[in-house]
Amino acid sequence: MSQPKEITIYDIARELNISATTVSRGLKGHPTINKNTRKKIAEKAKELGYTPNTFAGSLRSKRTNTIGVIVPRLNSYFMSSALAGMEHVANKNGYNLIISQSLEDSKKEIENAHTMFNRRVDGLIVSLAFNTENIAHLLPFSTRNIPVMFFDRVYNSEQFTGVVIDNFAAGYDVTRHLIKQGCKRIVHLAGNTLRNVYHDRLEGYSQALKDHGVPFDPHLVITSNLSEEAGVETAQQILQMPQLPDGIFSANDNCLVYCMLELKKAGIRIPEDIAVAGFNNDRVCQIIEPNLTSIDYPGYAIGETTATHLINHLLGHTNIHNTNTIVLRTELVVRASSLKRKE
Amino acid sequence: MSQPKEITIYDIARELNISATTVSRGLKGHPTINKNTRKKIAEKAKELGYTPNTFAGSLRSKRTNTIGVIVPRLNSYFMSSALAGMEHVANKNGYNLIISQSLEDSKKEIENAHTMFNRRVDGLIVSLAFNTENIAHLLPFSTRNIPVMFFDRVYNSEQFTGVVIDNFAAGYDVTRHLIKQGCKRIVHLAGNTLRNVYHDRLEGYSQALKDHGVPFDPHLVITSNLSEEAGVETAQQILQMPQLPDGIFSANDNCLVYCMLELKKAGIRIPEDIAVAGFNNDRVCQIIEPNLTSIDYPGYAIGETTATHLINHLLGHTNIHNTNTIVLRTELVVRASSLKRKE
DNA sequence: TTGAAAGCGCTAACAC
DNA sequence: GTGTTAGCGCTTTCAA
Repeated sequence: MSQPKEITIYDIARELNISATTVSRGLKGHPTINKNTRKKIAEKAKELGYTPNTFAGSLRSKRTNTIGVIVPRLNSYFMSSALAGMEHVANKNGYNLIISQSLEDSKKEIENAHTMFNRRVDGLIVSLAFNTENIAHLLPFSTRNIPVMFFDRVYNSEQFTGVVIDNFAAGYDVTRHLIKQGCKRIVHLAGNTLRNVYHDRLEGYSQALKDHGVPFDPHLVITSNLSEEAGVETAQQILQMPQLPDGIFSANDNCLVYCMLELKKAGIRIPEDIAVAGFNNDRVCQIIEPNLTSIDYPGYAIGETTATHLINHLLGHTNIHNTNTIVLRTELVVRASSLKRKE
Repeated sequence: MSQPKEITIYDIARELNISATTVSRGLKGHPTINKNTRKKIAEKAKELGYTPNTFAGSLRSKRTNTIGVIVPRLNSYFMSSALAGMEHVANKNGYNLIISQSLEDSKKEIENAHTMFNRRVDGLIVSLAFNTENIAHLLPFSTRNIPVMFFDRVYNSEQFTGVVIDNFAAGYDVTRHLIKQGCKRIVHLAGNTLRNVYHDRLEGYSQALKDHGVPFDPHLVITSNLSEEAGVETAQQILQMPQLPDGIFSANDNCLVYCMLELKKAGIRIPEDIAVAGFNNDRVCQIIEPNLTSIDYPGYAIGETTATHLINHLLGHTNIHNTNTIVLRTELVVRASSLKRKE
């Protein structure tokens, strides 16, 4: 069980009769070190099986090459794509990701933020939990000049940069599309409006109704956590409405898909009876029948963009504090689920 | 831009006129420290805004409370579920996860393993890339007594523990089920048989055929990377067979779903013309029509189990080296896609 | 182009 | 219960 002693730069230094400083520099490819010396160091390091100890370096240099990521959950299509994008960029630049999930719980998010702080991450990427009301837990990072970036679920704040899509415009587009298909009573499946994404989608929905002379009926806005179960329940709720709606715009695909299945079971025809459209362009959109109209929400790209900006800031290439928000392009992908009229 | 100086235990010690050691112990809740002193330390720490520096401690104590995870990709339903399970267990026990993806490339997997080693993770969890042929890159971990665990895509080795399902049995069950439905020509969509999971599923398929007097026809085994594109291509390949098969057993759902869509487009009726069954019990199984028969493969549970065992070992509660393999239960979930006969 | 010295913040070992 | 001492492995001055 006893650990074989760790090989350090001192071991290399001793064997080569040079100083540890030189070894350190040699291994780092410092330009002032003689080529020959550098080669000898590299060889000896290999011979002795030397492996650098990241910690020791971090302790001294105060850089950890680590980026903390806090997300609500990591097992959704959108989120795992975003993380994949971040990991790709990070890895390419010599950074590692410490990933933790808040499980949609603000308390856990706060704890996780502390952990990240204690681990002295070089930067932090956050997508907020459903119920996070303020960002006091992120202020210590600002104080220490550790950059924090939001993505997707951002907090409206001057001091942090966020990567988002234009949720208002997207919500508007979907709703307008449904109206153009002849829908007059459009249900909106909304999420917690504390979060920008759901708030803005709802606003876009309302505005589109208004602009097209369709009255806004608060009974048609069904708020939930947008889970699969919520999808089923929502369907039951819809089926019990005195007058059935003729359209549904859901703030995510996942919930809508389960809602659709339930509606179909009840004999509702989609899109003839109810035209539906979702949000995210999840993979299921192309699998469910009828194929689902949705807003393409590029998770991987959002992850890449967020990580790229953060790392560029860390490397001093750009300054993130000049940027308040980065808005990525989205697209309404029209499929059969919403096509009442041939276009 | 200048960093405010870091508050250390020395600052607390000085203000309280006690030693740094006492502060360290106090903060850790060491039992030998006077309750009163402990309280004073906690208060002062809070007052000064002290935050422990994980590194410094790690450097000394040689424990990092970090677990490295290397997976092929992190954006699949199975994988993100597994990671979610691991993160949950880890977080609960005060560990953090450093996650990286090999992108199915052995070279990158090796690099990632080095990084994890340099970061001095306390333990490592790996699911192998498609083309990894040996595990030389993991041996340094053994040498240093850093536990390594595999999950899903394991390596057959005496020295490492793996968490898997019985892929042979599962493959056997699916195939038998198709045979019982009257299938005589069953295509198998196989993955790279270098990986245990695909190898064993194929073996199970073969054995089931043999046991039930159905001849094994190598032309019916189509090997690919099981991607979505491969699904489409496979469908085309099937459609061009001189004699159509009457069953398909795919080594994953994802590929099969795209294959199904393509077959349906060509007018093939499922299950009447071809009965199909997949593997993983992805969420799409309940969404595609007809609903897909599959093997329930509990990603979250596998993640939890793997992390739990690793952490129990790290905490000295159990010794992982006594366990070679942990096999989780799976279940054949029969749905409409394979039901030629009413059962 | 190289080296000596100091110290990052913490904890283990031992002493009292 | 508490303190002293030393040192984890590295990098950063500063000096040569």
